[in-house]
Amino acid sequence: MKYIEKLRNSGLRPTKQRLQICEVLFNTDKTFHFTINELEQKIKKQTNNKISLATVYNTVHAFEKKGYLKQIPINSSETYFDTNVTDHHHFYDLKEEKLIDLENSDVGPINILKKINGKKIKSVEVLVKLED
Amino acid sequence: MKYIEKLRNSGLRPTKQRLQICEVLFNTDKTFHFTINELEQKIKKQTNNKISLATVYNTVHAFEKKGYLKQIPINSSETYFDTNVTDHHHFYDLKEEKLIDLENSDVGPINILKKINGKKIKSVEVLVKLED
DNA sequence: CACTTTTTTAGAATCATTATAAACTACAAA
DNA sequence: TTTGTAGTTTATAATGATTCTAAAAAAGTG
Repeated sequence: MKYIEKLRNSGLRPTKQRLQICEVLFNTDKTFHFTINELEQKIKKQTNNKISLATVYNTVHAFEKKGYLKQIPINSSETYFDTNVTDHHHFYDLKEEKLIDLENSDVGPINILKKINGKKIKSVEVLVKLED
Repeated sequence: MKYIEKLRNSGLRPTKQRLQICEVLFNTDKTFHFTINELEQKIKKQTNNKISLATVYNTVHAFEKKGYLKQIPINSSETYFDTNVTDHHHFYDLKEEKLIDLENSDVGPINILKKINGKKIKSVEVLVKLED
């Protein structure tokens, strides 16, 4: 299994559940956005195997901490995650309540002129809201 | 009262509660960020008068719909609102969990090159996460 | 195998937010 | 003014995402 090493190297034991979640999240060329509940459904469908909701939460948070997933900053009742962890941005279609990737190359360079004393910039994320 | 007209013009009846909330939100030169619970505290302190939590929620949502308040897109357990409704952006200090305004003029012009069929851009919001 | 540590799990607890439905209020028309 | 009604406020209940708990299971180590 190709994810065993990845997990071990992060100090996470390669359990059956984590490996299955890795398959669902990372064994695809396309990256995608998801909520915890969408992920749970996807796991059920793809693996014919129910993983406890608490484990899905635990695993997603563990993966986020290790940098394998990112939270998308957006106001929604559920938290959205992204398997695309490269620097990039998002459109949010307000009507469809859907996220669309917006590559860095599709946004002109962003230059933050203001500096905050003693703080470093960790990330710059752009959210473009869309209406009809 | 200076807020009576403002409310009437928006089709909102100028009730005692709404006028008091207007005072707390808008009767100051400085704009600010708040959560519903912070606002409830502020109301209690400034007016010696308890307004029902449900009313605070209702009013904030009504004001947001009318464009007098904006939600700040950020992942947090509570929703943050902003009395600054001009186009601008935010720093988010991850350690202090604090928002700082970032004026449009402190960010170079942002040019969104990708277009989405049949959709218009409603807003472009930048969130700059800060670490030590 | 024996032992320790980590992980999983179902279910309970928490907490922000929304819904409910009864009492109240603004406002306009008579 | 009085009356009618649509809009508001309120306490409280309901909802729903997320986190906590503590016991059982699995992984890693010697």
